[in-house]
Amino acid sequence: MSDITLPTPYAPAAIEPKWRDRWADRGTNHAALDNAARPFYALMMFPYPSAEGLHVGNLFAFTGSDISARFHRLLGYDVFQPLGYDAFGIHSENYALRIGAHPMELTPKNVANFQRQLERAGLMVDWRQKVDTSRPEYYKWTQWVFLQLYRQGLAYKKAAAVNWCPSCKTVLANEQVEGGTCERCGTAVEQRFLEQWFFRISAYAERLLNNLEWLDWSPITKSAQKNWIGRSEGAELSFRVDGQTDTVTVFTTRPDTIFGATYLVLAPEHPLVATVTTEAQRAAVAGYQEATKKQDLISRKSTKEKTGVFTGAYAVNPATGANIPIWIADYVLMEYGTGAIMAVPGHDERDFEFAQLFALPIVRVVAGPDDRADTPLGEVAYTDDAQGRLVNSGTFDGLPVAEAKTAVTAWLAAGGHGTKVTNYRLHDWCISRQRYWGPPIPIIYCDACGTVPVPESQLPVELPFIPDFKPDDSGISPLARHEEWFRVPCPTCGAPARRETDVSDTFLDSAWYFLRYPSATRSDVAFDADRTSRWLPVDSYIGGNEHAVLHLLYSRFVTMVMKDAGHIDFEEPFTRFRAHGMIIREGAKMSKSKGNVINPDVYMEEWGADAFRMYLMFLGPYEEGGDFRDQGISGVRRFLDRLWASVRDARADVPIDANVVRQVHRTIKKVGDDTAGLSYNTAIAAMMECLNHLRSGDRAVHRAEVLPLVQLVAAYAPHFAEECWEMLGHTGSVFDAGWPTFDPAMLVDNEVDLVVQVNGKVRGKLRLAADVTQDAAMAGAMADAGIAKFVVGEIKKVIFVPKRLLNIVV
RNA sequence: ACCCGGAUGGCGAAAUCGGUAGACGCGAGGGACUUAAAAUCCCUGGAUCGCAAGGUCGUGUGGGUUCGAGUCCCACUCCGGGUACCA
Repeated sequence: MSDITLPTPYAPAAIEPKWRDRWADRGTNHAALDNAARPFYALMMFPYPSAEGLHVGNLFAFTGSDISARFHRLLGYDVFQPLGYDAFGIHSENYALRIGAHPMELTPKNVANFQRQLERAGLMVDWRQKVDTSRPEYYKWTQWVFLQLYRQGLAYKKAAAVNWCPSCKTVLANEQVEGGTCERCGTAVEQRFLEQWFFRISAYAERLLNNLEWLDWSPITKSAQKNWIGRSEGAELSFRVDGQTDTVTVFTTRPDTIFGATYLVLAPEHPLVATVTTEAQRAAVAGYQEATKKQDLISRKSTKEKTGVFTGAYAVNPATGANIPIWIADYVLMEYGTGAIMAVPGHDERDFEFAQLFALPIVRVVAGPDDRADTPLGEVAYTDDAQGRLVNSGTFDGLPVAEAKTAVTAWLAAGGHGTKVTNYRLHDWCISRQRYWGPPIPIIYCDACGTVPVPESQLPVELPFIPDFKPDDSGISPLARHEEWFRVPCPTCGAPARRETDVSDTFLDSAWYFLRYPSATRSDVAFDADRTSRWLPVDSYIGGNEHAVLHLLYSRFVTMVMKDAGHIDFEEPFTRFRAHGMIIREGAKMSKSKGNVINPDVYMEEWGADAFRMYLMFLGPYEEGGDFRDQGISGVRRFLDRLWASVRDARADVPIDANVVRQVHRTIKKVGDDTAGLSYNTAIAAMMECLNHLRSGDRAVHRAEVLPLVQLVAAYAPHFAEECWEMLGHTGSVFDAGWPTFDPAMLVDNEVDLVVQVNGKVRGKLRLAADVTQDAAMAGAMADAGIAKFVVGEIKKVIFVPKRLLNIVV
């Protein structure tokens, strides 16, 4: 028998389960929730557990977040990294409808599958604190959150338009409407008015906007929120209706152009339409209103062709005293501003188009630098407010637009015609869903007592199991078909009463989940005061920018409300937020219809979870995403194989190479900096480069050379690093071993390659001492024949950048 | 239409401050070791002219600033994402 034993190869299939079991047994990933000294809350956006299973995009996001969490742990923080499932909502419900299953049975299966896949990825998640938004233990507190808003007067009910498919006989979310038709049957979608619950997020617009100033968030996310909140300063101006007592109030950001307002436009739904319309125009106006109502909300906003009808009425322009016609048109939206505008066709593109179509007068009241007061406007409106000056505007002639805005507003205000107003694009949050798969809104209607909130002691209002959860033609929730559920005694007077049958929006489930995690096992409170103050606000939140607006804005709003209600002492939930990029394949978004979806299981099986994690991080900058290629993964796997072999074969009785040690110290610095900045791809490249040095020429590797590399790779390839750490003779987890330190003295070079340019062109390189003087460098350059031959004629100038270059200009 | 990103070898990418463009990896070619293969190690690798030394060109396009531009400024093209009649 041979006494040669083959070296053990890296075998992820064996070591990955071994370490996952050990982590679970030892509670390695559990945070000390009640007594952590240096708490660090690392949060990632929780997934919707789809039936298709974990998407490679999910794993890309989670891995990046996990690396950041593990890195902080190595730096010495007590890291709490929870994860859970956003399991309620229309996605799950529609999928269940499509395959003829029930969401209450389907969801647990999907969650179990996700759980299996996620555990395999080796995330440092404290699974004790897992949440599932569709479980009564969780949504009891979602309902409690609703009640907190209700108590503060921030939840109210009003009639609002919804998309309605007359064929499917159901309410559709905006995302289910494609080009004005139902995504399922293709029927043209209409709008219906239904009583719905709203949250008064608009009251928080200013605060939501102002706090963006100091939040440490990805700039793209901040700008998306800023645009969404859409603050605009302007004025509300009143126009008296000629011959009537009514006045029309309009909102405008260009009060300076009032002398050019040649007509008014009301939204078709505007309440004044009924009173101002003349007898002669009544039929035309009613017809137009009817036609508008038939259109869905989306197509109304995307059709650019202007339409409208004259009401027959006139209003008085307070600046000019002229009578101007009042029209209705669907390009004016009831939900923004006052639902009415003053039209200034000379200086607004939409008004210009409308005025041309209906032959309404177009007047110039702003002139550009090259225009005179009587220069015709031509084919387009003049909208430049940076360079324009007023003309044809009485005493305001000559004023620049910015000054005129203030001056005109003050003048109109003095005459009782208007006030300065700030408007927001942000509208109140409609949380009602006439659907089944969500938390019932905890409200009871009593004929005697009116709207009664469900007492907290009676929470949760459990979602009943009903087989027929499909929405029907009534336009009200499926729960309304179940009398045994919705008929309840009034909590106040005991008389027969009815439950609210709408469920709340999925976005409410996710607007407070970060508050729940540390207290997930508590059944007596939504969130424990001590734990919350210890762990929140979240130190690092990582997620997709598709949630830049809704989820992140709603979470901020709910947090502010919780603070105002006295439940917490901070008002911003996420101190730091970073948006990751998207994984595409062959230049296209991954989707089932394109057949380019990656199943992570297959790759983890073939290459190991660690290699797969590392490959996802290596394929491009984390904050930009990248293109998934099958071949690329072999490179990181080879790196792990080689690092493995180096650890396995490392010795303590071979010389340590000073240059290798320098390289290791540089790599510690670079990987630390890059990991902190989420530059995972370059951190991995640096580790590869270092290993190449370490092994170059098949040299014997010293234990001390390779040991820090195991610590550096740990956040990226956790199972792998644990096994290597054990091979190096340690018994504890590598994640409790800390982050290696580097010696700053090791980072500086004594000698550098100085680039020598002549007239900006590289002509040579000199190996010189780092602190060489310009004169010495110059002497060195002139001594080099290859450089000197380009230095012909008089030397006009010499640029010397120490340690970098010498440029000789002749 | 508007607001954000982005465009660099055959491919994914790097270049943190205006200072050697292409690190690292994939794919490709060649070599060493091996009976052979795998693994490992070494070498080549933007284009073009040249036997070579070496030259010239080169970061989407066109201008500009600078001793020097992938990086800054102006104008534009294309691609991706978001918002969309917001007054």
